[in-house]
Amino acid sequence: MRATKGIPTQIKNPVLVEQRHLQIVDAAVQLFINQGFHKTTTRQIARAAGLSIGSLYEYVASKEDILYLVCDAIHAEVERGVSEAMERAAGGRKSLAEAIREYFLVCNRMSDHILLIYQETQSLPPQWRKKVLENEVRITGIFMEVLEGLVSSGDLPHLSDRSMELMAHNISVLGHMWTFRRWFLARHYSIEDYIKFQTEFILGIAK
Amino acid sequence: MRATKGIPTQIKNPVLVEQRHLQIVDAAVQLFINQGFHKTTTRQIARAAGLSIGSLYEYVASKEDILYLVCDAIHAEVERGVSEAMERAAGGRKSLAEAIREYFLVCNRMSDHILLIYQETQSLPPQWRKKVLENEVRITGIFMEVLEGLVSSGDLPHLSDRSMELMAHNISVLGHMWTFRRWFLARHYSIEDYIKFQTEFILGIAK
DNA sequence: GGATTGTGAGCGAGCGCTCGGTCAGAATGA
DNA sequence: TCATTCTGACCGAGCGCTCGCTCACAATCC
Repeated sequence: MRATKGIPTQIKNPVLVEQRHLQIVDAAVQLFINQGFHKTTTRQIARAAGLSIGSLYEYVASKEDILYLVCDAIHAEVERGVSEAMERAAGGRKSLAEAIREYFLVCNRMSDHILLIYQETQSLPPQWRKKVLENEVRITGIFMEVLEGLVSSGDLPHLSDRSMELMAHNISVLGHMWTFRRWFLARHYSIEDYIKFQTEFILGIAK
Repeated sequence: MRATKGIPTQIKNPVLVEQRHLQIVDAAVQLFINQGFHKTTTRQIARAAGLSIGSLYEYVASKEDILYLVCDAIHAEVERGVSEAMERAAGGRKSLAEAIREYFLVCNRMSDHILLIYQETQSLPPQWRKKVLENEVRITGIFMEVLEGLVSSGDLPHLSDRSMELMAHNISVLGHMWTFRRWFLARHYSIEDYIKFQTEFILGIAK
């Protein structure tokens, strides 16, 4: 019984496992977004991934495993997007606004995926829910680093560690807000409007 | 086929319907919070409500109906809590901080319930999801009114309608954030800490 | 005694998951 | 090189079971 990313598997060839996991995740993400986790059947996932139901269970021990793979892949993509954006926006006076902008654009692009995590994390078995929440903390941590950098370079007035931490969480969540209030916000604001207003709001305390 | 709150019913006596609906909601809320909507069975709900499974379906046409009753009851209680708090905090210079404080305390008290709405609204049939989202807008509207009052009385600098609207949403969501990031935040902040920091944050732009 | 409300055994669609089996191709042997 | 053996990815019918919902009947009320 092998295991990649902690998922137990019957298959011996690890590169095959990785490839199949990719197929499974790609198929499952779309189904979960459209129908939700509970209303999606393992047979649907298998079919969409181009596998038989039997083969599916060679690569995965339970339906929850698939949800974990999906959540993990989403977080990995968000983190990649955010990290890249932070590098691009690094340094300088206006860089917090720039960082917020890039992050919010990631949220806009991955709206459905982020929403999925909000809705289905609870369906994960405890040990994997824990891992998913750790991912969330790590992504928030990126904003912490940006804020620390700006404070220590004098581009931002001094803030206590705790209010900086909370500010990092606020930025995270205000990005998510665009995803889970999209049904309202998108009727009144473009993403550019939203970025503009929220940047003013966030920079209020830091001006 | 009668209907209370849009829920079709077999029972003719409307006060009985109301009473039974109350029993059902009280039972279901706890079960949904502890196990989630999908993992809770109608039989569990019936038993916890002190009804037979047959009777349950005299008062409700589907399991989704129960979820709707639950969501609606939660929103009603939140709205009641918020409205009362707003009255208590009405008028005066410091009243926005006071309003935020009271609202965040409501969120703290109803943490599990608010989280439930975030997680399970998607499981509602479209026409009821719509109603639940309208409730959310209405509650946010209360903050709009508070902000408008403060601006027009000169207690707050002038803000455009749109940034005032977004600010109302931000206050709503930052309250919710305490519920859905509680697993992290509560390890680092008391609710009073949280209120203090977030009030500073929100008032930043308005100072 | 008719109308209303309550009951719970029963139904059957549908679910996650298993497991005996197939077969292409790699490994082995002479 | 060809025959034999072994490997392991792949398959899908079907098992065991759950769960939302129904309905024929009983109890209760006025």
